[in-house]
Amino acid sequence: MVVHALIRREPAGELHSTTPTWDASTSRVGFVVSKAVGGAVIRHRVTRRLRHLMVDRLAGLPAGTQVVVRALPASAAASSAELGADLDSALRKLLRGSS
RNA sequence: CGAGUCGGACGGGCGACCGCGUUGUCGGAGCGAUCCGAUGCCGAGGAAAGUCCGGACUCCACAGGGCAGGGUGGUUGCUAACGGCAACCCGGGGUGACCCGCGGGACAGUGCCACAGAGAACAGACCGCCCGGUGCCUCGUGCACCGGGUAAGGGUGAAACGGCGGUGUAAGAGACCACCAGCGCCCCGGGUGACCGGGGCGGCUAGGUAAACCCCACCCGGAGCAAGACCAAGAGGACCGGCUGUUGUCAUCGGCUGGUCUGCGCGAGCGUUCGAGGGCUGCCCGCCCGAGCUCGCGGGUAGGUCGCUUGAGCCCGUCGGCAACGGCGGGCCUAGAUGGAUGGUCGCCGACUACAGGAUCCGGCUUAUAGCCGAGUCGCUCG
RNA sequence: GCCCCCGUAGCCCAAUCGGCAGAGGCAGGCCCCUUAAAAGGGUCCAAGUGUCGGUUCGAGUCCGACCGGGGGUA
Repeated sequence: MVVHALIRREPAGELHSTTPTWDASTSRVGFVVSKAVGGAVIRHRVTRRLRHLMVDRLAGLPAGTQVVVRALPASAAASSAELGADLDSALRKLLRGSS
């Protein structure tokens, strides 16, 4: 999988000229699971697993972080434990690079 | 035991914990919309799929005349409707259970039938066969040429104008005869009907293609829930009609009321009685409206509520019907999301988990599908 | 979700009314031209028409069902 994160470092007003329409202190996560992963049943299963896995990891992120998780075709065959391990390593790498 | 056919109102079950969506109740916060917490009910399919048909629903349209366009195609029924379903008929396949069929019309008309072949659609003499004439010679009733007869045979083709036997003949031919196949008409019997069974007569033979145009019968307005309605952004503006006040009347202006249309800026083109464009959801005539219409570029908004799930609904019983289905009685409430809810862990049974996820809702069709269950059929073997 | 459109050589694309099964261009191989290359000329190769079934004597074309791709729509 590929994980992008926009980690808030400055006050929201200086991030961009666009003022966010959501509460800047809450984190947001989006998932991208394309048709290349599989049919509707497989894509939904991958998204559900990722969603529940991310809920447990939100506490470890800085407030206001925006995350996009893109699932690659191999994630269709992966178990929840494998997806969780991938997520952990990707997030660890991102947090280390930002600090 | 093996092979094959059809059907299934089969498509993992039970339990525990954490988490998610709708919603009821209770408690709390807030003027309120609403939010937070606790707890309870419910929470994807037989195909939810493909989007191939048919409806419900919503908006638009709905003086008249004419012409198109699309669909269906045995019969009788069922149904809200259908291209669906049931039963039956006909044709074809299979030893059989059973399966398959776009299954009306080719004397209403038109078109097409390549190549091959002598000839391909009121058929046709290439080789043959037969008769006559002429010529030649090795005189055989031989050969060549000319004229005619002939559709039995050869060969070509997807298809060559019925099959077989006989009479007949110079050779032949439905020319004639018997039987058979096929066509048309009539009569009798059965069936609601498609059609079936039997008998008689006739002329003696008619090619295929309508998933080619077409003819016949029946059906069909257009778009689609991203339909559409309301609120907000944004607030009005334009037009039409009715009533009414001032006035003698009209015009003008004001008030009330009903309806229709419309988001902004810039540029270009066409047009304003020599009429653009629009409406009568295909086109023409005809009628009506008529001063704007079309295109390109740029930026803006893409929030909320409803539609949204009680429905031609499901289950049980009973009655009618061969059946599809329908009537009556009783019972039940069974997802409603809007970036879009089902995941994780564990125990037992079963066994290694098929195809696969709602998006307005139903009735079908088609396609995908591990495994399981049931009912017929055929063959072999044993008792 | 709903509504449309399209599939022919490696690529782009023709094929009239259904008729010998398929034109052309680019690319590729070989030859000629040139000292050599490019350009040019000649020649060859490459499809069985997305798949399956049906109608027909005969299907790229007509009909049906699937498969794949593209577009539009608040």
